[in-house]
This record gives sequence, C-alpha cells and structure tokens, in this order.
Amino acid sequence: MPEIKQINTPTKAELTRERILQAAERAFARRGLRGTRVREIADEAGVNGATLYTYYPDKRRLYEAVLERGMRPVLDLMDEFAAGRGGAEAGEHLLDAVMQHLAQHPQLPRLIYLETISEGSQLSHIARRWLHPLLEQVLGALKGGDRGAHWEESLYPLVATAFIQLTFGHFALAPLMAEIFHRDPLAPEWIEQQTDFIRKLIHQMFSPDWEANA
Amino acid sequence: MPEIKQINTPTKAELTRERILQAAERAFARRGLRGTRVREIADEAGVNGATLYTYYPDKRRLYEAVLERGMRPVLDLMDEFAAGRGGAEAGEHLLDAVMQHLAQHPQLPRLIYLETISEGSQLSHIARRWLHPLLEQVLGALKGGDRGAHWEESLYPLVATAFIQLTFGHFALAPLMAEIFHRDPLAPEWIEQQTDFIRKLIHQMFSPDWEANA
Amino acid sequence: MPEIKQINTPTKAELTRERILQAAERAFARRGLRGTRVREIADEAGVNGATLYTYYPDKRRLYEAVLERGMRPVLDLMDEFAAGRGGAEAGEHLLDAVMQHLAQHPQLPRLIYLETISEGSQLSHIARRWLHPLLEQVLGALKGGDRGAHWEESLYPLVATAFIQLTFGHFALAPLMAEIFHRDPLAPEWIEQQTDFIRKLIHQMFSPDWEANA
Amino acid sequence: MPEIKQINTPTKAELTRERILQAAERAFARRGLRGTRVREIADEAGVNGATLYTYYPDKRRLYEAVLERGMRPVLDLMDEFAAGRGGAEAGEHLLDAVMQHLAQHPQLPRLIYLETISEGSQLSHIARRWLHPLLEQVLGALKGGDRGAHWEESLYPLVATAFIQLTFGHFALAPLMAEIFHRDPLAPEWIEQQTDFIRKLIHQMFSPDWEANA
DNA sequence: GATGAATGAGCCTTCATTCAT
DNA sequence: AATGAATGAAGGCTCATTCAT
Repeated sequence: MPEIKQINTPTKAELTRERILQAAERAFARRGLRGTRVREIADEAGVNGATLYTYYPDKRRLYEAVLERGMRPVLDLMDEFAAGRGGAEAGEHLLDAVMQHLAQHPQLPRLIYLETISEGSQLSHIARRWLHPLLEQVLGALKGGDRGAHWEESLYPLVATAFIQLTFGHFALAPLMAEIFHRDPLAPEWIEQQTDFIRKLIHQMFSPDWEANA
Repeated sequence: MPEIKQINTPTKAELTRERILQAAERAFARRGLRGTRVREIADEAGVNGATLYTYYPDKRRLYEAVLERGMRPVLDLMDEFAAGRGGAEAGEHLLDAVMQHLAQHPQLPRLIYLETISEGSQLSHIARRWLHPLLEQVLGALKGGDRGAHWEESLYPLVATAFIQLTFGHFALAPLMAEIFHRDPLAPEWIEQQTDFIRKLIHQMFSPDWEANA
Repeated sequence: MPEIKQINTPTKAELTRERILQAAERAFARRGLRGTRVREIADEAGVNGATLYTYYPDKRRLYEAVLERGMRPVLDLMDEFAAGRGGAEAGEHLLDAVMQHLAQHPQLPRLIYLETISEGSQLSHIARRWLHPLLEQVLGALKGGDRGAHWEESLYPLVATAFIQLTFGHFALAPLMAEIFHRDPLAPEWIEQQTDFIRKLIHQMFSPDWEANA
Repeated sequence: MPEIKQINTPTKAELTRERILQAAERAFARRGLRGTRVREIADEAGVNGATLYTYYPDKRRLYEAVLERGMRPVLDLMDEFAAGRGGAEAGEHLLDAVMQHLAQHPQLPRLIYLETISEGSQLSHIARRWLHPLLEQVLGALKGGDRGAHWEESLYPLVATAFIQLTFGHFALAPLMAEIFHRDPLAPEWIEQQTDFIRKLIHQMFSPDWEANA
C-alpha cells in the first residue's frame, strides 16, 4: 500500500507519552528545569510519578524532549517556507506564520526565555539549531526584493534581536502585560494588533528614511 | 564641617547584609525563587547557610528584599525626572537613563522576566508599583511636545510593551544573543547602538507617517 | 464457613504502618512530641526516615494517631463494661480490667503524663473524650450498691485523682520505682499487689469509717 | 564579725543567674531537657541566648543545676526534721511540710516525672540522693509510735509509691485535673483537701483493720 | 504499562554553641 | 557581664528516582 500514509490510532502508551509531554511543557514553561517538580508534571498529566520513568530516564531528558518537540514544528515551518518562492511578501507571511504558531504554543517562548535567563545547557543548542536559522530565514525574506537595497549589514543583530523580542517576548511577557493593561495578550485581537505593529516597524526599518532619521 | 557628606562607615553586619543581597540577586536572577538554593546564595556571599537567617526570616523574604532593593533606584530615577521639566527631549533622556541603569543592574530585568514567566506572587506588585509608573512617565514624556499630536490612544499598550521588551528584554535575553551573534550585548557599544535603535523606532511611531503606513 | 472470623492478611503497607505506630508510641512515650526525632522513630521501625511521610503528613499527625490508637481500646473496654450489669463488683472488675490493659500498654500512661506536663494541645481532648468518661464509669461503678450510701459528692475529684494516680501513675513512674526498690513495677506480682492495694484503699474510702476518721 | 550571717546584697550577676535558673526551671518542667530550647530559656529570663553560657557551660549542666537547686530545700527540710523529735505526729507534720513545699515549687514534681518518664541520666541520682531519703524519713515517721506495730514490711514499696503519687503526682497532673474538673489543683483549698485526704488514707493503711480487709 | 511503597540525597530552617566586641 | 553575629550540626520534610508487584 504505497503512498498511503498510515496514521495509526495512537496506542494507549502513545497517549500517555503525549499527556506527559504536554504537562511537562506547561510546567517547565513556568518554572524551568530546576524549579519544576516531577510530581507536578505527573499530577497534571494524571499519572503516577513513577510512570514518567517508563518514558524518560530522568527529568532532564524529559525536559530536552519537551524542547525538541516544541522546536520541531518551527523548523518544519521554515523548511516549508524555504521550499516556497522567496517573493516580496514572503517575509510578511513568515511573520504571520511565526506569530500564529506561537499563539498556539505559547509555552515555547517561555521555555526559551527561561533557558536563556538561567543560561541552561540547552541554550547554545537552541541558538544554533533553531533561532539562528529562523532569523536567517526571516531577515533574509524581509530584506529580499528591492527593499533591502539600502540595508546596512551592521543593523542585522539589532533587527534580529528586536524581532525576537517583539514576537517571542509578546508571549513570554504576557502575564505582566495582562497585569498592567488588564487585557489578555493572548487574545486574538491583541495578537493581530501586535503582528501589524511589528510589520509596520519592520517597514520603517527598511525604509530609505531609516538611516536619515538620527 | 559643611559640605562634607557624612558617610557612616558600614558596620560589619551591614556589609554582610549587602554581600548576601548581592549574592541573592545574582542567584535569583538566574534561577528564580524556587530554583535557587539558599546554600548557593550563602556560598556566593561567603557566609554560612545559617547566617542568612540572621538577616532574613526565610528565602521568600530575602527574595522580596532583593526585588525591593532592585526597584527602588528606578523609582528614584523617575521621581528625579518628574521633578525636572517635561521638555521635548525629556523622553529621550529618560530612555538613556533607563538603559544606563539597566546596564549597571543587569540582574533586574532577569528578575522581572522570571517573576513574570513563573507568574510569581510579586508580579502584580511589580506591575503596579513599578512598571506602570515607569511606563506612564516614559510614554508621557515621549508623546509630550508636538509629537504626540496624532497619537492614538489605542497604541499605548503596543508601544509600552515594545518599550519594555526592547529595553528590559535586551538585558534579559543577553545570553541568547551572545550565543547567536558571538558578541556581548552588555558591551557599551551594543548598548549604545540599541539605545539609538530604540530612539529611532520611537521617532517613527510618533511620526505622522505611522498611521498611513498600514 | 461459619464461625470463622475472616482476618484479612495485612498488606505490606499495613504492616509498615503498624511498625511505625509502635515505634512512634515507644518514642513519644519517652520523649514527648518535641523531644522525639523522626529519625529515631524511623530507625526503630526499621524504615527510612522519608517513609514515615508516606503514612503521615508530619510528626504531629503521627503523634495524634498514636494517641488515638492508644485510647481507642480503653474506650472499647468501657463500652463493653457499660453494656454489662452494673452489679456490686462491677467497679472492681473494671479496676482489674484497667490495670491489665495498662500492663499491656505501658506506654499509654506515659503519653498522657507527658501530654499533661507539657500542657500539649491534645490535653483537653484526652481529658474530655477519654479520662472523663473513664472516671465516670469507674466511680459510678464504685459507688454503686449500698456502698455509696454515705458517699459525699465533694470527694469525687479527690477520689478520681487518686484513682488516676494510683493506676496510670504506677506505670508512668515505673522507672523511678524500679530505681528505688530494685524491683520491676511491671512484673505481674507487683501489678497484682498494686491492684489489691488500690482495691483496699477504695474500700476504705467508701467505708462508713471514712468520714469519722479525721 | 562572727556569728553574723552576712547576707550580701546580690550582685547583678547573681540576679542574672537567678533569673536564668528560674526561667530554666519553668521551661525544663514543661518540656524536659531535650524538648527545651535554650532560646526559650533565654527569652523568658530576659537575656541574650549567649549569656547563658557565661553561667553554665551547656544546656545539660544548666539542667542539672536546676535539679540540684530544686532538690536541696527538700533535703534541708528533712535534715531539720531528722533533728527534731520523732514524736507521733512527726509524720503528719512532714506530710504537711512536703505538700507546702511542693505547692511553692510546683515545677519540682514535673521535673521528676519528666526525668522518670524519659529515663534520663539523672534519674538514679534523684532516686538515691533524694527520694529514697525522703521516703525513709516519711515512712519512718509514719510507722513511728504504736501505729507501726502491725506494719508489714512488704507493704513498704506500695505505701511509698502511693505517697509519691498522691503528693508529687497531685502537682504533676495539675493541668489534666484542671481540665477535667474545671478547678485549679494548685488552689490552696484543693491542696488542703488533698493533704487531708492523704492523711486519712495513711491512717487507714496503718490501722489494724488493714490486713483484715482483703 | 502503571503504580504504591520505599529510599538516599538534598533542601530549608533551627539549634546549641562560640567568639569578637 | 552581656551581646550580636556567626557557624557546624542536626532536624523535619521533600525530591528524584527505583523497584516489586
């Protein structure tokens, strides 16, 4: 039976593994590797604490699995993108795609921020295999077309950093912003606004006025 | 003896308390309240673990003292500012001041990010007594002068969020950016570049072109 | 299969819980709640210190469980008694029963004495749910029959107190008496002697001579 | 200046030592050696925790000093008594004296009970140097005169034990009896009643009827 | 595959004690 | 003589992990 992608009904074990991963993702995204207790993960996953060890040899490996699982779809997203035409609006499409993806996986930015702040052992892995490619793709797309003509190389880190902060940061800082503005940053309206806002800022950065404006 | 600012020699106890606070600040800024072990703080402060309890009744109160101590100078900064004239460049001066302060207290943004991500009990206190006033001050100054003429109120949360992310986030994400770009975000050049960059972005946001550019 | 009292084989966990309770009883009966270390209980129970917490949430609750367990049989004893006929010798049977029970649970009087002397939080519970009923029962039985004719109510506290001291106190003070007399108060002969002795004293108290004798 | 007993005004140090001893007595009488914290003693004595160590090398020695101090007056009492005539009522005078002394030093019985129940290292010392002589004296006096004629030697431990329990026990169990009867065993009326009660019981024990009554 | 029970290591905190002042 | 500061050694309790069932 060629060509037919066999989607097996997930076994009970696969379901359990999935529940564990989801629970772990939420927990690690709040407390980080050290601050999270395996008991908390187990409770939220609805399994016995010992069951985790049927699937992962220890807390750290479970953590790494959570990171891997969170990052893979982004990589896939980018592969898909790379395959497409570079076109002028490619960058903007990618921005939308990233924001949509993060909106559906709001734990991901938190995991990355925590790993960064705690200078965890996975940080360089995340940077190299993940964010660096993402930034290449995004900025490559953005400066594509005629827009990038007057683009100065030295701006790259600044723009890249700003991009990360305005996209990932939006989700990581959501609880603080909710507290200040009494609105939910994860609500679709705000996400849309934020996406537009980033788009505009990027337009400005690539506009010929930019350098002039000191 | 006029003109002589009487600085009392700090007692031994005051020095110890200070060493503890500094060690705790560094530790909490990496691991958060839960992830930090009092042993680590004590070791880094060069005192016995039990000595911490001479100064603070428990880990949580030490944590709160660290937050308080980190936030007070920023509040002072703002009082000083509020006292000054609002003038046109006031906002930009404040931006410089904030960036300089954070450059000297790079743990502060990390503390806030961790508290935010872990949805800690101090979060609303930080938001209300601290960031909200700071944002009021900064954005008030920015839209001061003729610039704010075409300012639309609904932009406030977006601009405020962006401000926090580009200033505080610069320091919180420093290890990640160092990893990606192999340069140190805490180096004066990058901080200066970043400050200029933010300044320009803000100019754009307040320019009459902003709304047009959709 | 009638007549066969089905005694479920205790599970391993039940056995462990029982070992812990017994060890805790001995330890608390010597040192009280505060003076006992959980390590000591664990060691004597032959389990790891952490295992205690599988069965009781903390030291205090274990202590309370020990008290509860020690008191229940006495309450049962009294229920059994209350069900029987009050008859003339009822009181003396009860005296025998109490002494026999204490002989087999010599920790119980010590627990009560320690709780009393340290004015522990369980004291009023012990007094109300436990000793008060016991005294009611015993003294009720004793003054039953014609004996109680010339019984004066104001004697009640004196007689009750004496009863407690001569029964419970015999076991609580055993180590001291052993030291002084080089004989073991827990030896059956002495217990029998002591029981007779109490019986005689009580006879005297209820004899018509009592009030005359000043 | 011979013969004149010089009562020096106590020095400040002597006063401090006294305050410490009193505080320690109260504390040890509730919690025993192990269960008492030196901090508690210091606080109640109104001195710094370190000050205790100016007077006693460690907690155990302070405890022993408390015991010594509590026991000496009783020994003095007995010496005084031994010097007096043995007369018929000597025993009853001694009973009164003991009860009065304990009423003024209610911690003493508690200390002894705690030391007994915990089988402390001072127990044999207390028994030998203290209670044994006291019992000799008391029972010697009691069986003095014609009363002791039909006294049977084997009763000695029973009577002695009863004596200890009804005198010392009255004070040691005071909190329990207060709880049950809602009256204070340390109130003079009750103490007087209790003394009379003991006196009567002893009369009975020495009466010719005793042996008959089986 | 899942779990209740068990445990060694470790965590936060307290304690008894010492020392410089 | 008295104390505030400091500390090593527990003390109670939790944690990550293992294992028998």
